[in-house]
Amino acid sequence: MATLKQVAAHAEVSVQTVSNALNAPHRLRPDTLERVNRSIELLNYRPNRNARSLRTSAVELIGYCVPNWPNQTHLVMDQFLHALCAAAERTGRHILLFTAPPGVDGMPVYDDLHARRLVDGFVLSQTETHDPRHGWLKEQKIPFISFGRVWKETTQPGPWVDVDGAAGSAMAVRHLHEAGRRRIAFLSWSKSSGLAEDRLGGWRKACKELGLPTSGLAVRCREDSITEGARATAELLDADPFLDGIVALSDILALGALRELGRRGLTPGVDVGVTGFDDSPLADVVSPGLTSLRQPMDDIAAELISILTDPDGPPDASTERLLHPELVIRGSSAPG
Amino acid sequence: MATLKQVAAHAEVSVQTVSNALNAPHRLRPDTLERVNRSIELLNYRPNRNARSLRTSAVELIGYCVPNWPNQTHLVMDQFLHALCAAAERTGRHILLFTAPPGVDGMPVYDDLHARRLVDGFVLSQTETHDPRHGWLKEQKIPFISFGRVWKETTQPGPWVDVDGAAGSAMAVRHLHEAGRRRIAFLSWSKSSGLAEDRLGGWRKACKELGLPTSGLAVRCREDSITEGARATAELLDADPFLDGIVALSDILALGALRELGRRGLTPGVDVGVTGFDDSPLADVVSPGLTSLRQPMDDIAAELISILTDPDGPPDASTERLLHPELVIRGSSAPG
DNA sequence: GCCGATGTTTTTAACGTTCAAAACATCGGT
DNA sequence: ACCGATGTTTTGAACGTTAAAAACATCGGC
Repeated sequence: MATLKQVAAHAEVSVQTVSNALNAPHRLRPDTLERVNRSIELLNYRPNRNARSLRTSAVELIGYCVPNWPNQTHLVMDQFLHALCAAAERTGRHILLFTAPPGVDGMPVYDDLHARRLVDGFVLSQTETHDPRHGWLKEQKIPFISFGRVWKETTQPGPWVDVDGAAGSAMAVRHLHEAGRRRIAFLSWSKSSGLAEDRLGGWRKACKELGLPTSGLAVRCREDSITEGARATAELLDADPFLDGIVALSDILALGALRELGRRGLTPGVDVGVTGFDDSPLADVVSPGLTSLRQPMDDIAAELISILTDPDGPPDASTERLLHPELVIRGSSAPG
Repeated sequence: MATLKQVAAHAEVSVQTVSNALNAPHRLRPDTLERVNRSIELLNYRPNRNARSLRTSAVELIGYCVPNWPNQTHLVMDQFLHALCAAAERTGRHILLFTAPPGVDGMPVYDDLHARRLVDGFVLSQTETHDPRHGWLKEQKIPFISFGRVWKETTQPGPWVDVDGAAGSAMAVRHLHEAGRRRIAFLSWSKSSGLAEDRLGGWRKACKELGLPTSGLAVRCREDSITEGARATAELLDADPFLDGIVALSDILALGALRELGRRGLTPGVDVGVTGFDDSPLADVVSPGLTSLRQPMDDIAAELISILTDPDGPPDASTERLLHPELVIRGSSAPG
């Protein structure tokens, strides 16, 4: 593989002139530039990333920790990763994957990756309540951006991009209301989940605005499973036979709702409208298709990378971006 | 962050002596080694990966293309990625993610990543029938290892690690047979899928060995969806009311089978035993749990990395490793 | 013709490791 | 005391880029 030196010899200029042709072509006389570019092309020159990184101290790699929590589904992770990679590539960067223990035990891994110049910074996701990574990275002055807020914190310990769960729930409520539903329930998680509280709040607010009842219509599921979604739906239907709408906090819970409706001979989209969250692969493969709130992965990724790679310097801790989900309407809420 | 030079000054030795302390400690007198190690620790020295890579021409990064095919589920990709990262890390390497168009159009991306010394080699997955990547990388003498064979090729164009789908299907058949099932069907895909043909062959072989019928008991699904799985199961049950076992080529199809059984008032694990493949998150969240064939992700990843990073040189094109899946038994085939 | 300003190209050094050769120190045999 | 062999440490250069300073070329005004 040709080096700058070989290209320079071929074009009969100095190494610096070839480097200028690549990085500051305006410095060169047109005829010199043309001659150098021809040599670059003829020799199929490709810049060596290591050499450049050594001199500039920028490796153009962004670290991302691949999650592996037991009993957790990551049904849309491939979409997120693809969007993240594509966004990083558009800025000439790439994503370096790594593993780390959760919580504070993982900090040495982040530290080592940055100290050894394997990455310039990090994209965080799967944020937990009281997630320690953000504060730690901020303290170490290691650049990062978070996909997701750190819930239950008085102040955010770093810049983040997130999807507006509350707005999403509200959107789902309005959609069901427009379809004629008047008693709309919400399938939630434990109170300790900030994300759940956020989405529950959106459901409540929208019902209030539309003059719909909320009392006794929100049920907490102990875990994110189809079984729990079905159980919660049974509980709701037993207590309220006139229930005609369900907004679920996740696609998994929504599938549980669909399961229970099926068991009771109720038709989704006709007797009861059902919506989920995440627009995972499940939403498309169930019958009828599940109406679900899609997270705008391409926009999320673009924002994350844009904030992290801002040429004006490391992202400000107060940077926040809330993006809107998109409601993908399928048969579970509106037969067609 | 301290450099070798600073550590050397602190320990009052040459830079090379510090490098030797790290990489060839046997060369040093014990007291010199101790003094140098103390300085390394005191100054919290961390080697700069770029400098080393520039000198050695090895970047210790392995490229992996994050798949993004429309209408394809990657339900276990997070497990695979985690296992791959962990295996790579155990050898001091990391995974660099990238995107590329499918087929031959993606080759320039692979070429560029290797030419620019961003990666040392690649792990390939999601192998298609007549996948062009393998032959191309082999021709370019770029190191790679494939998770999955290239189906329908007379000779394999490169080293691979794969899971024995045929053995998996056979395992599932035997399991159902042991549970008393005697008319066991197989839910497959299109004939053009080599993977499907392989698994179908395993089902057929095991049935033959056990003296079980196979005629009319294999059905092809047009796509990997719950709907198609349900449709195919309906077709099977209509034609054969005595059917008492179903081996599905994937968890998605198996879920379709469970759906259809539910519709007919048949109890999985009691009336009909059902198994799937991949042991995806779905297998655990449906009720009853789905018996499924789990791919040994940790073993797969360990083999992939071991072959790719063999110190004896680039992997031989004839290297092949077939690993056995594990049948995870849940309620869909054996109530408990 | 000279000189200051500007444009263009080259020269020098740096980044931080590793590799290989050289230098130095030590030891045992003569 | 000398010398060859071996152990230990140092020296010099290399990897391939980029950054900054220096050198060279050109031009217009005086």
